[in-house]
Amino acid sequence: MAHMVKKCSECGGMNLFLNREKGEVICRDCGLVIEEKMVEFEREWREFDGDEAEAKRRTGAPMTYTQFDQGLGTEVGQKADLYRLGERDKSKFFRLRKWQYRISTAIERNLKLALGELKRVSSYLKLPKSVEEEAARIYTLAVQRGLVRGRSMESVVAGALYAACRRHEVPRTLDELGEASSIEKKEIGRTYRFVTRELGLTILPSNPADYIARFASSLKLSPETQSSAVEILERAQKAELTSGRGPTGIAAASLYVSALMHGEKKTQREVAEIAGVTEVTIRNRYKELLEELELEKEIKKVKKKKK
DNA sequence: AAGACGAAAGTGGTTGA
DNA sequence: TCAACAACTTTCGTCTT
Repeated sequence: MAHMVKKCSECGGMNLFLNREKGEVICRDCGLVIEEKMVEFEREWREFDGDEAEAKRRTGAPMTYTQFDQGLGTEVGQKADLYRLGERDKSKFFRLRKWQYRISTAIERNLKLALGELKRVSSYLKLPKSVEEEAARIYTLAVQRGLVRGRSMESVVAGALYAACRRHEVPRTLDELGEASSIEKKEIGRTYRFVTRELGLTILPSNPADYIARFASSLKLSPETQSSAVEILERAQKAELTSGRGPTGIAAASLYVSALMHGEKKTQREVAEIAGVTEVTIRNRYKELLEELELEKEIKKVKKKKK
């Protein structure tokens, strides 16, 4: 479990109780539900084949984060517990229950709305279901931690989606998210960083190669051009031209060069447009590629052929 | 006339004192 | 918390095709 509450935030008691079946953490001292609807995201076993997976998976019945309530509800305590409490504790008990109720309905209302938005954006971008699920999961966690406060719901949704894309290695650019969600790219970047930091999500730096296929098809480049772009990119990585640089710029430049070499010339402008970088960035990367990888000859060859 | 090129100033984020 | 810094953008003038 990524994060574990050790102290009850209400009474400071240490006597916390994890109810696995319901997926909630309860303070035994005051009855406050600290974290509800927890799900153990990481499986403890790897799956080797279908049968085995079925047997070992602990998330049996279909339970999905894209529905606002995963079929798990929580109430503070039960009536049966009441007779054990004194007058003083009783009022505290009711107060807490009321609180819990307010919080959880607010969260649920928020989730219902947000997941609708999430689905809309996700389908606009044609994202795979797995990414959508991941994003919903991230969003749910963010709401429970109160990370949405002070931010628009849409921007957090967009940030969650962006993070989910990165984690699943199907990166979209911030521009694309921005277009799909009507949130400014800067803002998405901001909430993305904030949310991932607060939730302690580890995100690998995205690999330029992940962008190439998508850019290439948008530009209607041949498969050969595309695969040679990947080759160029690999060589660039060996030459350490890629570290610290924006992955989209590198992907764009590789494609641009590759297109030149295959006589499918695209203008810098076109490539820049698709990749969401400027022509200047492409030029800079392009220049570095030529210098370090000695591609001049190959390009000249193509030029001669044309004549 | 459009595309490629590059210089210069500006932006937003990271890092390290 | 602030300043230095790197990557990238914007803008604009010049050269090439």
